[in-house]
Amino acid sequence: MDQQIIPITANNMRTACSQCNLRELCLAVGLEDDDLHKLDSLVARRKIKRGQPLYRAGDPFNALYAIKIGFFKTDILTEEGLEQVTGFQMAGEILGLDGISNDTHVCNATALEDSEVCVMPYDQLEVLSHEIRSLQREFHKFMSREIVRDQSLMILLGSMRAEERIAAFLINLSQRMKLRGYSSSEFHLRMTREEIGSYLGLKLETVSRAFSRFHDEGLIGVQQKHIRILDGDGLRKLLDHNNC
Amino acid sequence: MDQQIIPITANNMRTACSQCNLRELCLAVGLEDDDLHKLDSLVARRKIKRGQPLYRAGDPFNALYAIKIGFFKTDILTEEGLEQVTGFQMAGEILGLDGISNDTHVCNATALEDSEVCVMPYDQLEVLSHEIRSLQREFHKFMSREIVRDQSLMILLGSMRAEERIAAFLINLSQRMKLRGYSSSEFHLRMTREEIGSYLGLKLETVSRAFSRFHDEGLIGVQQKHIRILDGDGLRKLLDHNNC
DNA sequence: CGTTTTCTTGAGCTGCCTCAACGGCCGTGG
DNA sequence: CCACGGCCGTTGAGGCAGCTCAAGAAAACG
Repeated sequence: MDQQIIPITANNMRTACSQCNLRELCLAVGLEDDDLHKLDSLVARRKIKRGQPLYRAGDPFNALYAIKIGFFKTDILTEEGLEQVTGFQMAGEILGLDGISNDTHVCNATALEDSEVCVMPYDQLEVLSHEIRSLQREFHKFMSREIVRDQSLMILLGSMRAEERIAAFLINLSQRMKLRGYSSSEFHLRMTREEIGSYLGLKLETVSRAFSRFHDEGLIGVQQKHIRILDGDGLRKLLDHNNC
Repeated sequence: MDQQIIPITANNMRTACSQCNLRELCLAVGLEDDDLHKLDSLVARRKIKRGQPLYRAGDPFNALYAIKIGFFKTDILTEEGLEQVTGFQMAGEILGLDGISNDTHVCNATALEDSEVCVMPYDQLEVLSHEIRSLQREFHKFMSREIVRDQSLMILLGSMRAEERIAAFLINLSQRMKLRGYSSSEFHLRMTREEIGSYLGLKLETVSRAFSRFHDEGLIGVQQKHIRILDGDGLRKLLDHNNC
């Protein structure tokens, strides 16, 4: 492993939490300047090349990771050896929360493009969140939000049909892009059809067909991994309408 | 609402955390006597009759609940008005973690039998977990465990066939019963076939048919809600075998 | 430039859903 | 005590959404 570790020091200070443009999305939400600097002091940076793992299932857990740049997937290998994608994560989101329960990571986290994460050693984070009330609070909210997110996915998997799932997936991606200041109507998928299918409980052919269908109906533009949302309301209508 | 609130005082001390037989399953894991008593002081008890809600989606969040006696389900009403069950909870398990993210409960929690919970006001719990290191740690583990649990369900919903899901469901219930000192081979389902189906992403008829099939194959005994596991290994084999 | 991966599309199959009918259990009230 | 109605569970028959298998085209990559 030749991954680069960059401690945060005076000469790369502009990459520290206190200067980070993702401050408001990340664990640092609402911290005072003083506290931000304390957080800075425990964060290191690490670059992950596309296709490389940030951690693997079974690895000892010792840090959480905030995505600074890039895009990740998390997945689990089932006993039968097939991969199930459990999530896609983008800048500002936290990876590794599943590891706390057993001091061991239960899933693999893999970069889907060249990425960079902020490494937050968990024992230090615990100490610091012990010191800083609003950090503790924010940390709890992050975990809770993860639980809520997983439950939405359970609803999707448990009660939606294929095209609804895919519409929901596109809308969700679009919203998260917007939140980060990117275009919400035009973006590049970092994952394959197969990974989308795995995430949504569908086969890759079904994903491909749904994209083609949406394309034919003028809802989206599709060119391989490049997606344009042409009729967001139309997509949203698919969710309410089909299932009543 | 005529639900009974019982503060814990000297005269019902044997129901306090320090005396609770679920201590090792609950948030109180690993606390020293001193700390246990601190936890006692913030816990109140509340009884919930069968069919009654502990909380509803949209209710303001202000406490977590540890189940002392009984059995609950959590569910969400989708926009189209259909109920999706997100979990079944039994003694020692914690309800309400989803509420932390937005200070609002996102799901309904309903008693499936006459039950009793320990009410832990969240702001007080935060203060106390600030004081007691091992409580903070245990709390984080509980949240993380919830995330891991949700992810297993995602795998179940995303990649298993109907009979595998139901086998997994029965095995899971059986293990949790065992952990609580009940028989792992014979128990009473507190939920309907429809609720099981909703939880597993199946229709109630499919659940019923799978039970009948398992029954015919000698894997389980079924008499309405009374279940006997006759061949646990056979059930487990269904999981590995079918999907390879 | 060749190799590999990814995507698309078609045709046929099947597991689960839908719709429907019936039987058992339980609480309520006569 | 029995009669009744409402809920819950079981079972059957038929249909369809999404899976499987297959082949070919288009990108991506070294």
